Order: sequence, then structure tokens, then C-alpha cells
Amino acid sequence: MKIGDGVEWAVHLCGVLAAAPEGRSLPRAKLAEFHDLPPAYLAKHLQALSRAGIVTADRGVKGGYRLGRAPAQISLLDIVLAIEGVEPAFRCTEIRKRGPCAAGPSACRKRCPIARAFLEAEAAWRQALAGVTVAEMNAVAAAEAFDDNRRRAFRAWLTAALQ
Amino acid sequence: MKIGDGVEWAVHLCGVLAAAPEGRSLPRAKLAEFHDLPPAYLAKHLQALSRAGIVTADRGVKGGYRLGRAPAQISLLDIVLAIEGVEPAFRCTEIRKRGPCAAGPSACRKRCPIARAFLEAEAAWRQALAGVTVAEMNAVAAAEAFDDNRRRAFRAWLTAALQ
DNA sequence: TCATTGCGGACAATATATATCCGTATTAGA
DNA sequence: TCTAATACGGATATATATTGTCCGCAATGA
Ligand code: FES
Ligand code: FES
Repeated sequence: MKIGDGVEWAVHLCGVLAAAPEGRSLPRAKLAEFHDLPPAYLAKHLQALSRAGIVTADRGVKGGYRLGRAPAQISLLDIVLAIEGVEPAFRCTEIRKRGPCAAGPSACRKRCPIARAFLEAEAAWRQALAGVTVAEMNAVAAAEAFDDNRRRAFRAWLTAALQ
Repeated sequence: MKIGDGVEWAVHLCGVLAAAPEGRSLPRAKLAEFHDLPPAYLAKHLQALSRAGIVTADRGVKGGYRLGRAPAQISLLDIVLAIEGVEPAFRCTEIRKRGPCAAGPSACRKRCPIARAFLEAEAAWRQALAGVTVAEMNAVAAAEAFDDNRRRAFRAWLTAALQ
């Protein structure tokens, strides 16, 4: 049970995009450079975010990516579902219906209690992630991990990346 | 982000073992037969349960597997951690430390807030699974999915499987 | 002594994740 | 109108993880 690296990439990059001026977009190459990521593969994840409406992609010269809505309206769950897909991690294969003591149709009128328990646990996981936004992550990071020097460095990079 | 089939297998089979008389063990072949699972591969998962102390393995003639402790003392979380491993699903690769605006040591004194949020969500997931036991699953299944016929069929199979 | 069973390592097959490349469409600006 | 920059989507390649089998060994009861 593992979560792909793309999720970590996407959340961090949404934080970067949230710091860009309203309406301005950052090209894929700049986003990849910021965290030293493979540009070609990053493109796949950005496309997934784009399909989910989390980012908006602008094509052509001066194109790139910008957030599709306010950072306070983008939760970590939104990003996870966009990158990893919406299917639950636990997949019931209905093994209760197989073997010498298989559950017949009448025994299967309700979903298997084991599957129910796992889906409930996953709902708790999703709820926790739904309660955290990109805006909050940026606020915490700004308070904990940015001194004046780093703040200056970041603004300089951002200005250059916007051309 | 997917959970392997072995978890579903293991939880269901712990339910079967919980129905066996105290101290009696069921061999791998019988357990595989019950849900029509590949015996050789199931053995791997049973070994993992054994290493975790969830089941006890008896070797030799009349050997097999039995629960290592009372069904009410075995949670779904115990089984998941035994089968899937104890590492969290979210793995932070510390990408904040890379690239042109990398976080230095002073900025990394606290764990990245994004990683914290994911680990907290995972803690909620684990807590939900820790609150459900094999005994409870069996009680619910007995009430919802076993009529007299199926109960009889199960006891017959169990008797035969115990030789 | 023998048949039965679990253990653990080696190995193979398959699926998924990671990564790259290229042709096409789109756009800003010269 | 032309050009360079950019995202898109499909095809492809590689790496890793999952799923699955097999076999020699140790343990056990009859
Ligand atoms: S049959 Fe799938 S979890 Fe019970
Ligand atoms: S650096 Fe890994 S989650 Fe932020």
C-alpha cells in the first residue's frame, strides 16, 4: 500500500503556484526545475491536475500552469484523487462468493462487513485530507520554514520564472 | 494507492480460524480451498501472519494454522500491518531540500507540513481499523450472511477439514 | 521410518509506476 | 503570415512491486 511520488510533487507545486500572481502561469520546465524533478514525467501529473480542474493549463507562448481556483478551495484530498484516481485503496474481490461454503445471493444482500470496515476507515482518511488546504500548507510553511533570506530567494526565482 | 488482495484473504481466513475449536489448527490446503485461493501464494501471507503472531503455525502431521490470540484481540489493523508492512503509505522524499530554492537545515527543523498532514490522515485510517476486531466481523457476518443452511454447511466443512 | 506439514529462499510471470519521446494543436509576438 | 514556445495525448521503454510457483529443509505425529 504505497502512494506514488506524484502526490508529493503535486502538493508542493500547488503551493508554488499559489504564490504566483493571480492569472500568471508558470511553464512546466520551471516547475520541474523548482524541485529538480523530471520534466517529461511531471507533465503527466500536471495533465492529471488539469483534467481535475485543480490547475488550468495555458498553451502557446507564455503558457504554463496556474491554479484553477483559490488555494483555500483546494484540499489535499482533491490532489490525491486527481493523481492517484478516485477508486478506494481497498478492493473487495468478493471472495466470500467462492469456495465450498460460498455465500449465495441472499447472503450477499449487504456488502461484506469487512469491506464496509475498510471503506469506513478510508472515509476517515479522506476526511482528514479534505480538511487541509493548499492555503493552510503555505501558511504553515511560511511560518516554519521561510526566513527573510529564503523568502527573498523564492521571490527572485518566481520573478525570473515569470519572465 | 492500492491494498493487495492478501489483506482481504487474511481477514476472511482469520474469521474462519476463529470458528475452529480452541487449539485445533487448519492446514494451508484447507484454508486455500475455503475461498478458492492459490495455496502456494497464500502460504506467503500465512507466514507473514505467523511472523506477526496473529496466527500460530504447527508443523508436522496434523499441523496447520490457528489464531495466536483471541479473535477479540485481533484488529483489522494488526492484519493490515502484518501483510502490507508497517511503513506508512505516504513516503516523503524531502523534495523541499532540492532545487534552486532548497530548504536548508534550519528550515527543516520540523517535518514538512505536507508530510505531517498525510501522516495524520493515515493515523486516522489506522485508528479506524484498530477499532474493528475479527470477533466483531464474525458476529456481523453470522447475523447478516448465515442462515441455518449455510451455517450447517460451514460446520460440516469445518469438521471435515479438521479430519 | 514415513507421510504430512510449515518455513524460507530462489525463481518466474504479471502488473503498476516511473520516465521519455514525438507529432499535433494552440498561442503570443515579430 | 511566420516562428518560437507551450501543453496535450499516444506510443514506447524501463524499473519496481505484486502475484505466483517450486523445492529442499526442518519439525512432528503415528
Ligand atoms: S468478500 Fe471482499 S471483503 Fe469480504
Ligand atoms: S518535502 Fe516531502 S512532503 Fe514536503
